[in-house]
Amino acid sequence: MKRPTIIDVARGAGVSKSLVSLVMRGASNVSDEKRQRVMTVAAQLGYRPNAVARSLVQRRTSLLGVLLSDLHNPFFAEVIDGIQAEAAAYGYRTILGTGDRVELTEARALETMLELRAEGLILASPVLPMRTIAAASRELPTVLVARRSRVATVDSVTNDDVAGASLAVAHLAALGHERIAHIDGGEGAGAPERRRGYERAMRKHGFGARVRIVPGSYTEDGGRRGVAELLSGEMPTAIFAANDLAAIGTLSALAERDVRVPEDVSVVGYDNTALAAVRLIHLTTVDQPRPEMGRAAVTLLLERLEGGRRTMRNVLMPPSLVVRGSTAAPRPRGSKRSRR
Amino acid sequence: MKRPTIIDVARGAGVSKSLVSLVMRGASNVSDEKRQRVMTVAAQLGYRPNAVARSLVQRRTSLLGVLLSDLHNPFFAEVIDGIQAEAAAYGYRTILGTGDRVELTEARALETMLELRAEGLILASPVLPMRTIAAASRELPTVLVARRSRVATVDSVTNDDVAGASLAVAHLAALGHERIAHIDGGEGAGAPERRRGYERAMRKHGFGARVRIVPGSYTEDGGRRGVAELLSGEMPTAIFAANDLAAIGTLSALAERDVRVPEDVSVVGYDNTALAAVRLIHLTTVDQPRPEMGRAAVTLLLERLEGGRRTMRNVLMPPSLVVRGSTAAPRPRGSKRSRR
DNA sequence: CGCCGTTAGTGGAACGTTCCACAAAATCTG
DNA sequence: CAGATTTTGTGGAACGTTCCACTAACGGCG
Repeated sequence: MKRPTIIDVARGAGVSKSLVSLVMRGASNVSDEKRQRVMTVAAQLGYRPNAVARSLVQRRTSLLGVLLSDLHNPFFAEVIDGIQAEAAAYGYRTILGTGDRVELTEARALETMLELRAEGLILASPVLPMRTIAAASRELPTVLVARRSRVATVDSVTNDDVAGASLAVAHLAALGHERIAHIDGGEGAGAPERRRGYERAMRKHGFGARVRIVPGSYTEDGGRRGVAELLSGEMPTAIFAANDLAAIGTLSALAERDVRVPEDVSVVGYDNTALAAVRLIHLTTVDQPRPEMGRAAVTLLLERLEGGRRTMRNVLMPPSLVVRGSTAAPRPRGSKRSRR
Repeated sequence: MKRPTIIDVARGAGVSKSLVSLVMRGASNVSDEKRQRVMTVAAQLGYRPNAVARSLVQRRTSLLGVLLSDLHNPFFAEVIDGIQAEAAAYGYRTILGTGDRVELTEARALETMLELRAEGLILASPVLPMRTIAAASRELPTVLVARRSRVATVDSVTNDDVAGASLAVAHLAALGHERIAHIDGGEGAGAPERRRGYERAMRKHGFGARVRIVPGSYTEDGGRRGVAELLSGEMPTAIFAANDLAAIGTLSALAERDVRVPEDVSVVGYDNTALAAVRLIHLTTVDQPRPEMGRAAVTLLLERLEGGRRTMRNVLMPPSLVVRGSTAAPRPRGSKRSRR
């Protein structure tokens, strides 16, 4: 039950293989009669062009390799939506690989893509060392998503974490909050920028003296620990957590202590994950334009691939605020904190 | 800056291309001296075998195509973990495609995999019509994950929804619940089986007369609507929702009505998504062995690919119960329901 | 020392396409 | 209606590997 080749079709239709090739690719200058004949024979035989052979002779695969550090992070699902849409629009296909945040696994996935002769590479928040990435970028255009590039051959698309943090602080300030604390994200990607953005915004609103940062991480537990730490001092009226997961940890730690949200304390997260939208959580948070980031990544690739660009570009996407139920105006000064 | 080929390496090392090929594939009968020479030249040139050319001549790609209906569903992330681990163990690589639950997009992704000459196909909960799937299965081994197959050429791996529903009911019954209602999943995959399992288990525990099923769906809103419906009759002491999302909708609808969980009502979900584990939600739920399902899918493929099996196999994986905080013994009969 | 069996290495065919230069047929042009 | 031009179609080379049949070299053995 061998697969039919272009030769089988040619024989069946009584034409040359070149003509079949032409028909399959939708060339214009072939007579309707032969086109018909080829098409019917192809359908009969169940012929399907062999992309492997085509890639070999054309010396191009039209394949974009997308390496995900971690499929479990829903963040990337939407980035990929954007990548696929844009890639398809330009006639590229994408192949996905994952690395589970393990360097060796990622390296193997990367190797696979190079052997498969992907024409461009999108690395979404990889744990791979920059050395490896730089090496890959010498073979094919490479763009980093959600990780900043410092190498001239590697582009990047990130969200403007500083601006996002400002958005969060500005929202809280507009509601009337002054004692706004930040539970930071430790070593997490973008965490230092978010911290910096928080500090800067606090100063800009004249709350420079109120800056209060407690250590945390991009996990539920990070949020919980942050709350524990905050309780050791004067409780703020609002908390800006480094990401949604930490914000949810914050929420649950507050609930355990009978602190009401948003009545007693307002909470803002970052990332706008699906979690944040769940009614039970209903978290005000900063959204990253994920599909647009995916599209931008493809655009950067195409600029190098087809436009011949050779200089580095780091695209910074503007985040936006999504207001839900976890933020409100602070209780008027001196009003009793009620327990439920 | 053309990519070096095997010929370039051969020339550089002063050997034949066949020898280079042998070395690259780690053949045993080649002298240490030449092996060394070839290796160094290859490294110098940055030579990397071209998988495209290799696939063409070998007439095999060692590629398994994995089509995800929807990347956003974290369920699949773990299935893929299993798939990749198992595939790698047997020397196969996986390429992922997604279809966003849109038939046309899925069909295109499928087409890509066929043209790329993937050797086996794993379709995770596709929306593709069975006709299309059956057609693909005539070209290469095909297995469905989380969707039952009724075609002899297509295998499947599903979780035993009937057993899972039984688990949920048994857990609640063991806690002392008798008035256990079910919010169903409508047309969702596995929903009819879960409903059936619920009914069967209720009868088995002698609660046949207490069976109460209200229509819902696999969404938060489905759960909310279910609760609204349940309120129109006598409130049950426990609710088994068709999946986690519906359970979370149930939770939030109950919270809005000041019904406490688990004190007043116990709630059980299905799927054990990441959502269920969030402290704030802390849902008792039925877990599907996702990575094992992925591994099983690969095994089924390999049985056909390398073992020559030609008969259909439908693998049914046993679910398990994960007890968290949303279930407890019912209030003793007649005790006042307290408001908080 | 001649023969044999093994080991190390080679050259060319093959994989299924596209590309290119060219040929044949059809159409136009004056 | 002859020549020029366009349209339609063709055969063979090429893509970068692996596979296969084969040879050369080498050591062992009687």
